[in-house]
Amino acid sequence: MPIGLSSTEIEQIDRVVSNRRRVRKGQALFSAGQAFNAMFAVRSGFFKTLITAPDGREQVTGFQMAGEILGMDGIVNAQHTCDAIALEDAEVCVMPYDNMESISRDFPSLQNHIHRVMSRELVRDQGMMMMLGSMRAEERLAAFLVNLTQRLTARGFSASEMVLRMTREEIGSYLGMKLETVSRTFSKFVDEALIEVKQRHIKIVNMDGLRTLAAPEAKAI
Amino acid sequence: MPIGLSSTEIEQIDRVVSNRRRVRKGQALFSAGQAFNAMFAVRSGFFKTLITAPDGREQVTGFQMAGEILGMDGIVNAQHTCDAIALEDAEVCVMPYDNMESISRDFPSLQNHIHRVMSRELVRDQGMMMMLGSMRAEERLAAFLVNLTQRLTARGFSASEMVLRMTREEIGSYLGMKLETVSRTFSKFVDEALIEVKQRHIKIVNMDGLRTLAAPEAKAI
DNA sequence: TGCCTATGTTGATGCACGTCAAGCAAGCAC
DNA sequence: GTGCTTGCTTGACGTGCATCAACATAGGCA
Repeated sequence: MPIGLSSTEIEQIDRVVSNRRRVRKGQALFSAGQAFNAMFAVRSGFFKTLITAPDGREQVTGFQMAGEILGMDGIVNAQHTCDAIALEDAEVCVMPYDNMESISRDFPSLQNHIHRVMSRELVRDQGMMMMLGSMRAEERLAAFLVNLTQRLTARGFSASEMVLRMTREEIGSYLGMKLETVSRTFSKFVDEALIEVKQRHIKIVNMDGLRTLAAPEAKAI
Repeated sequence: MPIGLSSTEIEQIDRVVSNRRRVRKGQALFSAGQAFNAMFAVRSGFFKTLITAPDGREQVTGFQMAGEILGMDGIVNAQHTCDAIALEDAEVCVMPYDNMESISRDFPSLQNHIHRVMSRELVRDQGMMMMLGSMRAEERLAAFLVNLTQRLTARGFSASEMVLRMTREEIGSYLGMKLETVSRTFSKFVDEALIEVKQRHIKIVNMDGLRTLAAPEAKAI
C-alpha cells in the first residue's frame, strides 16, 4: 500500500500488515459465508472473485493482481459474500480489519486511502454494469483486453504481450458470455489483425483498434 | 443515519449533516465530472444514478430511496463519476466529506458505519453483475420487483402494492434490456397472475412465484 | 376543451449470441 | 511411450431479446 507517509507512519502500518499468507493455485483465500476478519492485499499472484447463485450459476466478479485489495465486501455483514480463488500460486498481506480501523483513526492519510480504495471499486463496478448492461460481446472483450493491458503496464509489464491466467470460461463468466463466444471473438480479433492469440498468450497488434471497439466515439451528427 | 449512538454523539454528528438540500423532479443532485465535496443521504424522494459512455449510451446504475447514500463513487478521484437525478421532488442531507472524515476519527461507530455502507454497496454491485451477466430478462425483472418490495416494506410501505417512480426505459437501462422487453415481461407476469399492472401501479399477486423466478432453486439431481 | 408530447403496449421480423456437438492440442500420470 | 483430462476452436442450428413500426393512453398546457 504505497501512500505518501512518513517513515514512522509506515512502521506503524507495517505492524498491521506484516502478516503474510500463501495461497496455492486453485485454493481459496476465502469463501462466501466465512467470517470476515481481514482484508487482503495481493503481493504476488493472480486471483478471481466469484459469487454463486442458489441454482449453481457462477458469476466471476473480478480478477485481482499485485497491489489490489480483496475482501472489502465482507465488512457489511461480517462475512465474505464471494469466493476468492488463486489462479496461480500467490501471496497476500493479511490486514486484520480491527487493526485497520483503529490505526486509520491515527493516520488520516490511511483513513482516506481506505475510502479511496473502496470508492475505486465502486467506480469499477459501475463500469462493469455499463459493460454487462449495454455493450456487445465484441466491445466487452476489447474493453477487457484494454483494461488488462493498462493494469499490467502500470506494473511494469509489456504493453503489447501478456499471458492470461484465466480460462475462456472464466473470461466469459466475467463478461457475461459463453466460452464459445469468447473463443469466437478472439478469433475474429485475430482475423481483423487486432491481436495474435496462441492459447493464453495474447499479443496486442492494434491497440488503437481495440480501444475504439472498447469505447466507441461519439457519433458525428 | 440511525446507528447506536449516545445523544452527545448524535449531537456532534447532527452538526455535520444538518445541512439540507432540495432537488426538484428531473434535476441533478450532482453530475459526472463535478468536484466531489460531500456525500448525500436521501431524506425523501427518489433518485436514479446513471453513467454515460462516450458514444452517448446510458446505463442506470441504481435507484435510491429514503435512507440510502449517494455520491460515494466520487471519493477516489475527488469528482463524481455518475449523474444523480431526482425522479420526484426530493430532499437530501448534505454530508461534507472532510467533516465526515474528521468526525469519524472520534466516533468509531460512525467510522464503522461508513465502511459498512460502502461495503453494502459493493455487495449490491456484485448482485447486479450476477443479474446482468447470467440471468434472463424475466429473472432480472422479477428480482427487481422483489428487491423494490423489500426496500419499500422496510420503510413501512405496503408489501403488495407500489407506484414505480421510473419509466420502463429506466428500468430497462438498469436491467440491461430494452423498454419493449420490460413492457412485454410485465405483460407476461400479468398473464401468469404474478402481478397486476396499471401503468406505474404494480400490485404483487404471487410473491412466492416472483421469488422463485428471481432466485431459482438448486435443481434436484 | 382539445392539442401535444411523453410514455406504454403489442406485433412482425431479424440478429447476436447461446446451445449442442465434434474434433484438436496440451499437460500429466503412469 | 499410452491413455486420460482439461481447455480451446469451429461448425450447425436454435432462441431470447432487439429492432422497427403502429397505435393507445395519460398528463401538461394553451
